[in-house]
Amino acid sequence: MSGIASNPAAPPRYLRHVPPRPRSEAKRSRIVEVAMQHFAEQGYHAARVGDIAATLGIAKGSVFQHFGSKDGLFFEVYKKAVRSFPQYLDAPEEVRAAGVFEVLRYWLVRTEHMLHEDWIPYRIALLGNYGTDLVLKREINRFLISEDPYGTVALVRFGLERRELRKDVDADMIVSILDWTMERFQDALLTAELDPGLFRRQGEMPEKKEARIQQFLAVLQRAIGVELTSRAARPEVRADKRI
Amino acid sequence: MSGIASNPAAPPRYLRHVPPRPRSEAKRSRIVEVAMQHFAEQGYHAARVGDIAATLGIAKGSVFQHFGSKDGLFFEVYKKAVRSFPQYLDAPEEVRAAGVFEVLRYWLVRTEHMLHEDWIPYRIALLGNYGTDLVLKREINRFLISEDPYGTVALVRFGLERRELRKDVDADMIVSILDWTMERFQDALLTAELDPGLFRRQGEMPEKKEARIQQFLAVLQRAIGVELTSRAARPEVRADKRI
DNA sequence: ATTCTGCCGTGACCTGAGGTCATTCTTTAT
DNA sequence: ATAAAGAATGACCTCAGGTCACGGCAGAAT
Repeated sequence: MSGIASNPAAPPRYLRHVPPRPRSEAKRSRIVEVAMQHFAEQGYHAARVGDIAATLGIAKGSVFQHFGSKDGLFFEVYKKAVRSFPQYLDAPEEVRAAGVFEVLRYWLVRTEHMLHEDWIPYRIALLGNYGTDLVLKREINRFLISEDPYGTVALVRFGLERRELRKDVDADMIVSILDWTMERFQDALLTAELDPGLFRRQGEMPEKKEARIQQFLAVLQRAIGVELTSRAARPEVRADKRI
Repeated sequence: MSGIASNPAAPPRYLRHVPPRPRSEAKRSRIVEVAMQHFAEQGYHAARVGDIAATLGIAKGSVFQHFGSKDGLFFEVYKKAVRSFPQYLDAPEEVRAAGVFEVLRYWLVRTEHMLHEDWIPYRIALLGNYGTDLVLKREINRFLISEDPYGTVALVRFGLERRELRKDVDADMIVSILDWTMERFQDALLTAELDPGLFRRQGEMPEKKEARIQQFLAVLQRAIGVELTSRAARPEVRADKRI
């Protein structure tokens, strides 16, 4: 097992730069903004730090002064992109009132529209999840766990309080399953790169998409939701359908 | 949507090299073997084509003659690694007889042991799934769809025939859900890079792991399995199904 | 046996990317 | 105003992937 971890010597640059001195925050965020554009358009590897600097009209060295390395720059870009996404519970009040699975549906349906409005952060998230490096991926995973940017933990707590989610499954497990499947399902919805054949085979038919979403949610609900017996639903569950 | 795909010009090298002339197949596979070792130990980016060639005692140029690019070499390595894995239905007869979910459990438990015996292909699969490039990832996804190396499709067919899996969910959807969750669950089991906190928080306690597997399978079964009434598994379906 | 022929390996070479750093410019504090 | 600290510069370096003209060598043809 010893050889499995990547080279333990030389910690990543973006970790050594923990307190990079309080440099001009404005410039930092300008760089991040332009870099996001470049990464999104070109992909991680094809994007050039030199180009980013040129676009900004600054020296390439400056970028490295600020972020230490290309990895470090991307990590900042990634964090910014992911933080710009809405959290699950940011859904409208009436959607929240309809319950956890309606919240999920709301975002699944919306995701595609939001993609068209502003696809850049989505592309960045995709790159972070699949297209960089395992070392960076570890950092990204840490970030996702510590910040819970999509608010999955909050959503699960919400669902547990409403008695919509099963209490006999560890909350950690529910969170993980939600994160895994929602991520993959959305990736499949959004990009051809990762579609396991769910949406590509059918010719972009929107109503089939709706059907897929419906089916997916039904599966999820059986998996982690409380039993809904087809005959006369339990009164105590039904009671809190509000709030 | 137009800008989202990566640069359409210049198709990847490993695609242009489709028929690279029938060069010595023996040498090709020797290269792939050594390259697999290097990629697994160093990671995709840190692995050097020059080192691989040096280890083999051949010129770096030869490697490029054979595979066109580092990407192309890795793709071959990835395919070999993934093909070396057992398929779901390769489980022992008595396990298959016990049904789909017992087959899944069997492999979940075994995976960890197999990892210790020979971790290299697992590491390669991990790199292919998360640690290279989106362009390559697309190719990898195509490969996974066309070859179904883990035999998920066969397993689902098996489960449908045995009436263990729901017929009211598209088979495609079941396959995808199985692939997604099994992959992520195994990744979390095997590596710290991708563990969403499911296994890391607890101090490597094997019986907790067992419990997690148990819970995970229960969730899966509710999600895609036929409703199980409180009585035990149906005896009428016996295991003479060979595929 | 000798020549011919075409595949294959070679390694010197190129390109261009990430990354460094001494120096210079700019801002801020006193 | 002056000094000290921070920020920007751009020439420079390293080194990795990738190219290619050439030479050798195996097998076929004579």
